[in-house]
Amino acid sequence: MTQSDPIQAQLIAARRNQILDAATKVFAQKGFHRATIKDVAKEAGIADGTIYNYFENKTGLILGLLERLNETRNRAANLEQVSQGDLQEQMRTYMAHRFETLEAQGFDLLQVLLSELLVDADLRDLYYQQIIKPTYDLAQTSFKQWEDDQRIKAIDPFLSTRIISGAFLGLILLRLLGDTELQERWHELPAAITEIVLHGLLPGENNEQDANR
Amino acid sequence: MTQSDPIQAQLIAARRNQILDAATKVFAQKGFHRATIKDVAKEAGIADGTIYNYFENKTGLILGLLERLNETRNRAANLEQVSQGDLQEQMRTYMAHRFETLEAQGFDLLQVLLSELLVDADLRDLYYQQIIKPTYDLAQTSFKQWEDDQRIKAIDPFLSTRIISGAFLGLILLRLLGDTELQERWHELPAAITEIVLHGLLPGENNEQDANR
Amino acid sequence: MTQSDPIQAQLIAARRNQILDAATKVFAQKGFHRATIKDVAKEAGIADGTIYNYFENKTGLILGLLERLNETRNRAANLEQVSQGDLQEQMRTYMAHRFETLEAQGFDLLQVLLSELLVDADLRDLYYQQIIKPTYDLAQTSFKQWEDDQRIKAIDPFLSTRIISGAFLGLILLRLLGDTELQERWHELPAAITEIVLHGLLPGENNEQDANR
Amino acid sequence: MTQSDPIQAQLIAARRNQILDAATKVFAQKGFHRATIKDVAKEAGIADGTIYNYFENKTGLILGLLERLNETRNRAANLEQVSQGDLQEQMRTYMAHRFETLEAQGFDLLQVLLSELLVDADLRDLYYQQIIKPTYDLAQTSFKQWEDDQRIKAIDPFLSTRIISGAFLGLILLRLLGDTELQERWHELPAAITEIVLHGLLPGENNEQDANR
DNA sequence: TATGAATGAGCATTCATTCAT
DNA sequence: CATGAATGAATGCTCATTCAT
Repeated sequence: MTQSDPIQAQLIAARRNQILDAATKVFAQKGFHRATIKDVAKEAGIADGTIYNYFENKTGLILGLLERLNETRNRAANLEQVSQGDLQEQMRTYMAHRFETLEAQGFDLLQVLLSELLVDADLRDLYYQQIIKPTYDLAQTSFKQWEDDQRIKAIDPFLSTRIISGAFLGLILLRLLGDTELQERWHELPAAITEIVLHGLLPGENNEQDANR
Repeated sequence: MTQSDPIQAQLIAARRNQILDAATKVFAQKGFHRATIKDVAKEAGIADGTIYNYFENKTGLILGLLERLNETRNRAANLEQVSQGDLQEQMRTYMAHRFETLEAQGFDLLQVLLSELLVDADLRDLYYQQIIKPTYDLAQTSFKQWEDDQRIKAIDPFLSTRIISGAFLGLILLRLLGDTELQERWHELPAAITEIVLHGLLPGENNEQDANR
Repeated sequence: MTQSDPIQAQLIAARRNQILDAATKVFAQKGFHRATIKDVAKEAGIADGTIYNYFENKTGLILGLLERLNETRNRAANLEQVSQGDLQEQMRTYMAHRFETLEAQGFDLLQVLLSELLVDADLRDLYYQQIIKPTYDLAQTSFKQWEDDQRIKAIDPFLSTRIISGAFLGLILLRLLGDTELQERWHELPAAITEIVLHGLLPGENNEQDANR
Repeated sequence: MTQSDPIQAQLIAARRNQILDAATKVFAQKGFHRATIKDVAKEAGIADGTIYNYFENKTGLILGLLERLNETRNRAANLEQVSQGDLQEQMRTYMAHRFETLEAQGFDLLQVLLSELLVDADLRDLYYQQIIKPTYDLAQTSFKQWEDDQRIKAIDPFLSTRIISGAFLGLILLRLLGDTELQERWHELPAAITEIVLHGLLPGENNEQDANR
């Protein structure tokens, strides 16, 4: 009936974001289950019922958060440029970038989503298909390429991908679980991970100096 | 009222375990929040009210589960013998053992606990102090020792510990999040992790063949 | 504010009818309580709020439907001509006509209205005064006339009226309650009712053949 | 766990009846939809939640009421004895008895149930199958018997049954709809119905005087 | 101690109604 | 007048917890 689809769409998107922002904040403080719709509405400065004009139900808020995460990630992925320099430099940059992206998302959000993902199988599948799988596939492709170029050893790319992204994910989890010391040295991680992953812990020739050469 | 301490204590412990077993099963199936006390009681074959004779409240069940996990871990740690062989062999054995211990606990339980930990700050602190921190400290001590013995390079033991246990934790999380392929190749992980962590991905002398020798 | 009475009035009446048509359809499908204003508005192709320009509130829609029913009935009553023929013929024709009128109204609508009437005392009184009472009075007058003319026996006209219109109403109710067989033989009812009411079930001289003579 | 099934069953039945009594009262006053569970609980002198220990949900209360109606009816049917005397006497007694049974149930209850039946198709089917249909079948059998015995004319038993029970039902509906005069003369109905149904309205030999003799 | 019926606070969700545009 | 987003009161239902037996 009313004209101006695009303006309408913008208003709707704005309202959705307003609600999701509030949800992020409230869920992070209280956890998804303990937080009430009233809490979220109050935080957003709107009425309870309004939320239901923009989201199917409470779970819809989680879906909305996942969507936003997905969009942000995709946008980030598009911007991601092949970094210059040698492999170690590339990897370090890549890791640093990934960590930054996450930092921008807010660890609170991750905490909430992760907690729900662990509990809700449907959500888990959705997240796995939409976010984890694509990330893997990309990483795995890079690994194969490096392997083909003989820049890295011929180790199983599947397992390597899992192990490295696992380390990544695990460090985040450790931080979420309250490792404050880790938090303080967060910025040192990209270099440290890269160092270990590329050269290993054993003493010998594959040391950093060599690699940088 | 309570005479006969030892027998009483055993009965109480037995009942607590009976309830916790039921809780483990039910929480694993439905998740902590969706599971009701009635569910747990039914599974344990007792009345709802009886649970409250052994646990403060529903959260008490989680605490009880964490406690048991802690005990199991401690017992496992005590049994853990310094494995024979070279460093790689030792590490591989250690990893395999840790994975086995986890496997025995049941991933379902882990899923539930993790989900609650992420949401409940008090629980998180408790878990961090009781389980994560001690594990770190132990691992970090080993690292320092190896470093002193010059069996590994002098990389920051703090970060190394975090990265490796992070990888460990992260891989579990990936599996919990639904990576079925990873699940199928689960037994290959100890060797793969050890290989990467010790020798790195770069081609060179520290290669697997040497290490296996 | 409101100039141009006649045109305005027509527009208003048209819109009211448009809304009531939609309400009839929606209420018939979902029942009054399950149907929402949004449903009615959507069916009418207008906005929710618009309905409130033409009706006080949701109950106002029921009142509006009753009003229309009333008007239709009055119009029908005015058109109702004293049918020719003997008493049985007259009665049969009258009954058939009444059934037809109802049929035209739609049984669904009746179902909805009846359900609300049973629940809402105010509505009930209104309906009783506006529709049921007048119908009675009319019928009762006819009965008295027939009685005076000695065309029927001198039985209490009050009770006779109630019993016969009760039979009428009851048959409708039976149909509304799901008697599909009755529905299939619906057209046979006027004759059957008339036969029983005039001649009775006992075997004897007052049989149909005689009466038709 | 606890012994004494029969006592348990009695307690449960008592509590159910207590709740249904309260529901009858409250629903009759406010109507099913306007009445809240809280209302019913308050009337029954129990907590809201307790209702849900005995009934699935709010609709379950209606089902419970129907069940009780059904049981009462069955019990009444079993007690129903073939009355002595001529056909008119029998019919009059039967009608009077049916009216009494209804009166005992309380018209309020009927009002509530009828209203819901009209709106809820599932409930309607249930009621039709459980109560209306059996009643019909019984009545229709009697009709056929009388017909075979040539005590009544050979009119279609199907339609006759519907018309007479329709009259019955319709009179109740008229009363429910607020016909207070009818209410006052309620006790005269059995005789009046019987008179009309057996002898008809036409003057002639099958007249009341004969029948009453 | 064990029981499980009773409790009632708590919450997601609906939807009639309003009102700024 | 028409719109439809916003409102928020209202309510069915859940379930952790209590306590009389």
